[in-house]
Amino acid sequence: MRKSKTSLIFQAAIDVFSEKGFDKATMDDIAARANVAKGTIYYHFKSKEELFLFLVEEGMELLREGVESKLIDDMTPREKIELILREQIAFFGQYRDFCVILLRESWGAEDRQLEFRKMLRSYMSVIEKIVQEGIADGSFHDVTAENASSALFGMGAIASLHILLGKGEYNEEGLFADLKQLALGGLLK
Amino acid sequence: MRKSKTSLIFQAAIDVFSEKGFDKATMDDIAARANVAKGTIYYHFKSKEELFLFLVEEGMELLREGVESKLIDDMTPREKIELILREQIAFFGQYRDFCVILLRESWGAEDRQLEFRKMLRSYMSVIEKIVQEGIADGSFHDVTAENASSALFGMGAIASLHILLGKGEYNEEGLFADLKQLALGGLLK
Amino acid sequence: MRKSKTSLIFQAAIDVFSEKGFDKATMDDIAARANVAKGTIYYHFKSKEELFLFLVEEGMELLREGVESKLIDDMTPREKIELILREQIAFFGQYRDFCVILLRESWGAEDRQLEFRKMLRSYMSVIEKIVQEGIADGSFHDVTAENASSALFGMGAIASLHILLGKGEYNEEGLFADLKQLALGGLLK
Amino acid sequence: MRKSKTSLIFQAAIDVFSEKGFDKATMDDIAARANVAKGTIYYHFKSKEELFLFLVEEGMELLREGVESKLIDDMTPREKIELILREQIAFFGQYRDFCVILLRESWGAEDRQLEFRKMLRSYMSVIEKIVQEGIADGSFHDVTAENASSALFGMGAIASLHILLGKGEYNEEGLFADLKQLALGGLLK
DNA sequence: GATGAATGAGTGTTCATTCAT
DNA sequence: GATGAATGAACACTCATTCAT
Repeated sequence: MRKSKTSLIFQAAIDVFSEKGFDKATMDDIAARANVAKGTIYYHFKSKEELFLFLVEEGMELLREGVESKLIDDMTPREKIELILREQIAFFGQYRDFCVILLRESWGAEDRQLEFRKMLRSYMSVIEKIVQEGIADGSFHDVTAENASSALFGMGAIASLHILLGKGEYNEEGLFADLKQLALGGLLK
Repeated sequence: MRKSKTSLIFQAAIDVFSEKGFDKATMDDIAARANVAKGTIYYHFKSKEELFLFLVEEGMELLREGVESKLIDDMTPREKIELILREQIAFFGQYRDFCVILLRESWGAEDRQLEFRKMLRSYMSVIEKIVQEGIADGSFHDVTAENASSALFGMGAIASLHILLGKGEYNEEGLFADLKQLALGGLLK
Repeated sequence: MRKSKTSLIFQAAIDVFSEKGFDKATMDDIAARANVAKGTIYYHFKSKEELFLFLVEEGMELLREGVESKLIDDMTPREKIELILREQIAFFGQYRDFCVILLRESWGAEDRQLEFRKMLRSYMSVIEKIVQEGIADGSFHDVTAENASSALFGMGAIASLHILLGKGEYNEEGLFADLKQLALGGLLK
Repeated sequence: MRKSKTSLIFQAAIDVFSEKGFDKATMDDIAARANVAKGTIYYHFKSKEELFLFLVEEGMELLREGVESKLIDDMTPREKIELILREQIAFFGQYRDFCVILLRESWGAEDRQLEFRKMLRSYMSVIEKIVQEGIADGSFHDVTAENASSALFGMGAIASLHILLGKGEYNEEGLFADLKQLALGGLLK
C-alpha cells in the first residue's frame, strides 16, 4: 500500500477539477477516480472547498518555491527574468492540469477566488521586485512594475495554455525563446 | 417600442453570468433580473448553455469587430499592434464582466469551452497576421507568430483583469504605455 | 383536482412527522405520502424546518382559537376550566398526530423547540388568566397560577396521549369526568 | 481504580443525548466527550440505540427505585401520593436532562419508543396502585385509576419541565405546594 | 407569446458502523 | 481491550427543464 489515501485523493482531485472545473466536478467523481469511498474524502478534507483550496495552495507553493529556490542573489535582473520565464514554462508543461485550474478559477468574487488571486499576487510580487531591481540599476526601461509583472505572468500563462490545450507539441525551447525575445526585448534598454 | 423580452433577458444574463459565473448563475436569477417569467427565457433560448453561448459570441464579435473595423490597411504593423493594445485595454475596461466570463470559462474540455477557445483563436489570428506582416517586412524580430499573438493577448488580458479585479483605478493610459513598451520593445528590432 | 398541492403536502407532513418525529422524517417520505415530487415541497415551503414550523403554528392556532372562541365572558372560572378541559380532550382526540408532534418536539434547545414552547406558553397563559380570575373572585384556592396552568395542561395532555398511544378506546366522557374531578376538586374551595 | 471506560462512556452519553436529543447526538460527540476512540464505544455497546436504551433504563430505574424505596406500607394513600409528588419534583430538578430525553423520546412508534412507554407505564402503575388503594379505603374519590395516574405524572412532569426549561428558579417547595393542592384537593373527599 | 407550478435527477455532506491493526 | 481510518447509505436541498393553461 504505497500511496496514502490522502495523496490518492489529492491526485484524483487535481485530475477531476482540471477536467471539469470546481463547480462541475463532483465529490463522487473524485472518489471514483481515487478509488476511495466518498466518506473517505470527508475524513481527510472538511469540504469540497477546502480540498480545492488545499490543492491550489500546494500548487502555487510549488511554483513559487521552484522559482525562488533557483533565484540567486548575484544574478542580474535580466538573468532572473529569464530564469522565471524558463521555470514557468516548465512548470506549466509539467502541471498543466493545475494551471488550467488556476486560470479557470481565479476570476470572480467568491472567497475562494479572492484567495486565489491573493496567491497569484504573491507570486507576481516576486517578479515585480525583480523588475524594480532592473529599473533601479538602470538595466530596464522605466515601466510600472506591477503592470509589468502581471503582463509577464499573463503572457507566459496564456501562451503556454494556448499550446497545451491545442493539439500542438509543447516545444518549451521555442516558446522560451519567443517569450524571452518579447519580454526582455521590451524591458531591456 | 419598449425593450423586447429577448434583449431584457440578454442584458440580465450578462449581469448574472458575470457576477456568478456560468455554473453558479441560475435561470431563476436571470428571470428575476429580467423581470420575466422563467418559462419566457425558454421561449426565447433553448437552454442555459445556448443563452450563454449566444452571449459570449456577441461579446467576442464586439471585440473583434471593434478592433478590425479600426485597422486600416496602410498602417504599419507597429501601428496596428499599438491600436490593438489600446482597443483591447479599452474593451476590457468597458466590458469587465464579459472579460471575466471569458477568462473563467475558456479553459476546459466541454463543448462550450472548446467553442470559446475557437473564438479566442479567431481573435488571436488577427494579431497573428499582423505579427507575420511585421516579420515579413523586416520591422519585427523573427518570432513564432502564434506564440507572439497569444502572448500579446495574454499579457493585456491578465494585466487588465489584475487591475480591474483589484481595487486600483484602471488607468488606461498608464497601462497602455507599459504594454506598448513591453510588446513593441520586444517585437521591434 | 380538488386538493391543492399545498394542502396535500400539509396533510402528508402531519402524518409523517407524527409517525417518525422531525429528525427521522424525510422529505422523500413526505413527498411520497403526498404523491408529489420532492421539488414540489420546496416550491411551497422553504425548508423542512419551515414546513414543520408552519404545521405546528397552524395546529396551535387551531387549539387556541377553538378554546378561546368558546369562552364566554360571563362564564364562571369554574365553567371556563371545565370548557377548556373538554375542548382539549376533544382536540387531542381529533388531532392525535399533531399532539404527538407537540409533545415530542417541544423539549430541547433548538430554535424550533424554543418557538414551540413559546406557543405552548401562549396557550397556557389563557388558562393562567382564568385561574387568576378564580383566585381573585375567591372561588379557587390560592395557588401559583403559572404552575396551575402548566399542570392543568400537562395532566390533560399526558393522560390523553397515554390512552391514545395505548390500545384502549379513547373514552372522552370518562376522561373528562376524571380530569374534572382532579382539576376542579383541587382548585375549588 | 480509575473510571472504567464503560462508565466514562455512560456519563458522556447522558450529557450528549440530553443536550442534543437522540437523533442529533452523534457517536463522535460521545466519544469526544468521553475521551475515548469511537470504536471503543462499539466495543462496549452494540449500537447507538442500545447505548441509549441502556441509559434510559438506568434513569427510569433510578426514578422508580427512588420512589419505591421510600414508600412505606403503613403510610396512608394520601401520604404516599404526597411522597411521590415530592420525589418526582426532586428527581426532575436533579436529572433535568434525563427528563427532557424522556419527554422527547417517548411518543412514537419505534421500538425504542414503545420500550420507553412501557417503562413509563411501569412507573405509573406504582401511582395507579396507590390511587386504587385510596379509592378502596374510601379516602379518594372514585376515579379511573389509570387516568388519575397518568394525569398525576403528567401534571408534575410538564409543570417541572415548564419551569426548568424557562428561565425561572426551580422553587421545589412552591411547586410541591401547588401540585399537592391540585392533586390531593382533587383526589381527597 | 408568456407564464409559473411542477418535476426529479443530481449534489455536498453526515454519521452509524465495521475491521485491520 | 482499544483504536481510528474507511465506508457507503441516506438526506436536505437545488435547479435546469417541461408543459398545461
